[in-house]
Amino acid sequence: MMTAQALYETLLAAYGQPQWWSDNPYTVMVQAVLVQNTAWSSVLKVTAAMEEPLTPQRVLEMETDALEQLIRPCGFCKAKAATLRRLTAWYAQYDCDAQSIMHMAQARIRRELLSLKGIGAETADVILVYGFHKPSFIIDVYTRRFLARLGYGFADDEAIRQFFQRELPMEARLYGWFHWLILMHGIQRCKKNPACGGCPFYGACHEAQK
DNA sequence: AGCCAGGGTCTAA
DNA sequence: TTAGACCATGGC
Repeated sequence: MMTAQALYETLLAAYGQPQWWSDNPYTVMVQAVLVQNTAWSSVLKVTAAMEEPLTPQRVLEMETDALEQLIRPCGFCKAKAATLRRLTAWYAQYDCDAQSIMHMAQARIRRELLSLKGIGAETADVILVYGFHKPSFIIDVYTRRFLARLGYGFADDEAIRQFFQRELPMEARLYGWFHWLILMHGIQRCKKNPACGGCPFYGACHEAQK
């Protein structure tokens, strides 16, 4: 089994410098909700097509029906509109000031995010890492498939979290980059080619998905 | 036509 | 505690 560092180095060498989700914390929050079980292209369709970017104030003051229609192409629009409202109300509790939230303990921020209906572990960790620069490793379906193909037999997400957080420096930047690289790998190489021919892990990548 | 896309909640066993 | 149903839409 490769170490977490070795996995990262291999991905980095193959795919190059990873991107950051967004430097705007609220953009991260909104897009993290919209992308739930939804194609990224649909998220762009909604967020990139707006004349004015979605602000906390707009989300809180807009009519429910208008908000639902706005995000409609992303699917689950009623549920996601309500989740966006709850998440934004939470953000407004801290005056929509990311800096003040970043001063809070990581465990507290995560607990508060998870208490919001519609925000699960993955979405909370995306917001923690990319929005507030807190090292909470993001585990999504790509991460699970990635490790499973390489033969790691983790029992659950908690075991995966332990693996990464024990071996890696606790740096949000690194966690965000790692997540991005796993995503690139999953999308570009292993989607239509489960055998991973030509992928940076060669024959180590085995087993069908899931 | 059917399956999947950077999930989460609720219920039944 | 875990598996399955359900939620909505768009692209291929």
